[in-house]
Amino acid sequence: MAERSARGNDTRRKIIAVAAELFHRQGVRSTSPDQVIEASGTGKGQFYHYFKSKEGLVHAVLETYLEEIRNGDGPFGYDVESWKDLERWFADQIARQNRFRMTRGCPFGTIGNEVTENDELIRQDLNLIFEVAKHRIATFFIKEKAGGRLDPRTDEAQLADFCLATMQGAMLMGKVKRSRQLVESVVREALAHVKQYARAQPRP
Amino acid sequence: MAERSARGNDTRRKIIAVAAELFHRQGVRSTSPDQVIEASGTGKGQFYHYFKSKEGLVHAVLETYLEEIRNGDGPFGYDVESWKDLERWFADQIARQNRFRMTRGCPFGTIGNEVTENDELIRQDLNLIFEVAKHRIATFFIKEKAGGRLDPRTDEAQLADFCLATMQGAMLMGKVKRSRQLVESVVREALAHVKQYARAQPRP
Amino acid sequence: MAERSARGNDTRRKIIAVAAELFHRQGVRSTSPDQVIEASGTGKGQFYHYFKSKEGLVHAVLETYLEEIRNGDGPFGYDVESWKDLERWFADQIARQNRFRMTRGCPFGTIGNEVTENDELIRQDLNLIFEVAKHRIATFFIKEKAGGRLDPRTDEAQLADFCLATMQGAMLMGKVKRSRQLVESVVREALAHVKQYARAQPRP
Amino acid sequence: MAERSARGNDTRRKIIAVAAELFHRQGVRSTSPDQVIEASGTGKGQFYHYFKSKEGLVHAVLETYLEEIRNGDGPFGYDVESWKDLERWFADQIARQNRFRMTRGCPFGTIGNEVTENDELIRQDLNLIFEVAKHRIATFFIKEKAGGRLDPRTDEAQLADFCLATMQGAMLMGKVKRSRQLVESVVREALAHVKQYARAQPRP
DNA sequence: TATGAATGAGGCTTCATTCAT
DNA sequence: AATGAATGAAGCCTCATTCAT
Repeated sequence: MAERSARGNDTRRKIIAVAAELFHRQGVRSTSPDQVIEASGTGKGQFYHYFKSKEGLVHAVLETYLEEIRNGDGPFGYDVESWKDLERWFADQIARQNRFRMTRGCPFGTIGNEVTENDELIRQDLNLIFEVAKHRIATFFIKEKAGGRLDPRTDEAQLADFCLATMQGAMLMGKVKRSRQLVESVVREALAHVKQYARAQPRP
Repeated sequence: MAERSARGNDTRRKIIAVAAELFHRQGVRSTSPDQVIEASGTGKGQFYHYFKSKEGLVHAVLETYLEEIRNGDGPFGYDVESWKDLERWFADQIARQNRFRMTRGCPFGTIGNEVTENDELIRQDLNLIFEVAKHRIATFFIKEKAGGRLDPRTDEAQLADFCLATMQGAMLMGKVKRSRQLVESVVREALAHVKQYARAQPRP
Repeated sequence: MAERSARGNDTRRKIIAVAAELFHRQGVRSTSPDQVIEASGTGKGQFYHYFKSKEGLVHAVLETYLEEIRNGDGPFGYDVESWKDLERWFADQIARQNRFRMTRGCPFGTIGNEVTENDELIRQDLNLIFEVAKHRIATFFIKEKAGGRLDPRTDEAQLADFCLATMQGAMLMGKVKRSRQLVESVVREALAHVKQYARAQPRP
Repeated sequence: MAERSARGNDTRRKIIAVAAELFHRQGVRSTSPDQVIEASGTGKGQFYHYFKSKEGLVHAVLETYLEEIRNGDGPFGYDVESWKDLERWFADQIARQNRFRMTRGCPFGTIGNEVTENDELIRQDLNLIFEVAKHRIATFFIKEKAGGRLDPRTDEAQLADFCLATMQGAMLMGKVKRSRQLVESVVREALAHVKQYARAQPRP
């Protein structure tokens, strides 16, 4: 892809950042291009210059999230290399939700929830994000199993999905109930379950 | 209060049923009153005669769901009186999602995920639904504990919330991934975890 | 006209009273049948039973005002038989406007202002009201002239219209400026002018 | 601030002109954005691009009137520098009303009469218009008094308000009665009264 | 008389996008 | 790359009225 000018890239990034925030706060459907334009201090032309449509913007936002997860430089998906890291992964999501006074869910879940049969592109973007996130966590489980510290019968990918799904459900319910407690207790149960597999390893 | 006329009640019920379906399919935000009116074969005036606003309709839809859960007469929340019932509860949700070819999530979760800080009323409706659902499941756990068939240290309400949250997360991810498998495996893990508490009971 | 039943008449009167108040507060255009029905605690059927349309209601309201002026039993148009009475007539209008904290104008002016070329019936109702009001005041001037206490060249009807028009203008501007002072000073000038005709009478 | 593009400004001006005409003819309440859009040959989007709401349009219309009065370039408020000018000021209003076959009142009065407690912004716009108009007339009286041609006890501002209020009342009643005669006779009385102050000046 | 269900046109506003400069 | 004017469909809701019971 051709390099964009520095200034142009800034505008583009600003729009994406603002859009991500609005999508997280109020969902995609409730966020209009006008709102994004207003909040980003840009203009109509800019918006449609950088993103060919609103859907294109959603795509760009998700692409940006994906990069962050891949690079581990955003607030998501740093490396999970120990049980402590896994616990911290859960704890960080809760902390973030709590910072918004439990009024929001997971940014991906919020967008995913709005997906319908006409949003195949967006759905696949999210699919990819969840795949990469799963991979990050599964990789840890694979290492643990290889090191004999995890029940050899464990399906690592499935266990990673269990972590993600539980987190999604916990955050969704935490938002609806405005309850940090609920999220914490659900996550505690989930972690306890995952650790069963560690505990369950056969003694030598 | 006097009964509404038969005709009126029918119209109202029709609108609610149609709206519930549309909300489930495409979310609240993407569903316009006009769409509901069109699909229900009624008129604009009728809509606003029965519901003072779109929010009022959402409220009525959730109220109807709540009644169904309370009475156990809808497709949700029949009694859970045995482990088999609990398994069936999970299985039924998956079956329903599967009937829609994994294109939809949980009706409550779909609405809940769209809630923002301006939807306090709706949030509370959903809160109540989740409370009642939790109570149904927790009641089973309480009986089991009373009968000595569940670890006495179990917090029954928390365990019920864990079931609900896991189900929510599984369905949300199942929809995004269009994957029945994922939902099934997450639910399998969740059930396994819950059953730990049953297995963990002390021998006499 | 056939007598209406007592109960029916009450309902009708209630609707008229409520409508008069709403028309005065916010104008005819901004007042919907629904609002009148709601505020009067009646029903749709009642409304269209007593008044064949919204215009019919406006007509009835004006008819009622007219009766009050004719009978001198309402807050308008009691007899003017002395200069004191005339002053009190002006003062009473100001007092009424002041009771509404200068937020409203004259009830007739407010309705008259909204009249367009399609409201010929209403226009004529108002015309009649102003005619009767003029007649009341002019009658006093006629008596004064007959008694030699008023310049014989005075056109009594014109002077009465001058009183009405000045009052209308004063109240309109008083409302726009939320200023009692303005109304009072305009009325003072108007009265001073009218009294010129009294002062101007030739000495015997 | 940079100039608006010629095209844009034209559209905006067109909308304002059309709206002013409609407001004058049938009032603000009876004029819908759709009507203004239709009559101005623009589009819905344009309307809300230039005016954030219908109220915003009313504000813009009044703002435009105010400029005209201030600059003396519209059909209102040219300079009053002699008694002839004052008479012409009165006569011009009557002529304008007469051109509409006595079916309309004063453009400002028409809007002012529709003001309710929820239209504080508009009320203040009108207030300002009346203040500026008053100032124009009062300035003449002040000069006259300074030149010894007006009773030194005269309150010039009050007398100016008397002119405005009488004009307002006359036009409102003129519209309701479809009577040019009435307006003329009321204005004649008003002028006669004002001239009293001139006549009343002490002889040297 | 009385009630309130039904109707459909229309009112105000936002939406997502394209176009001209 | 940037600005903002233009477009028209659609969204949410109120209006005035009629109809059925």
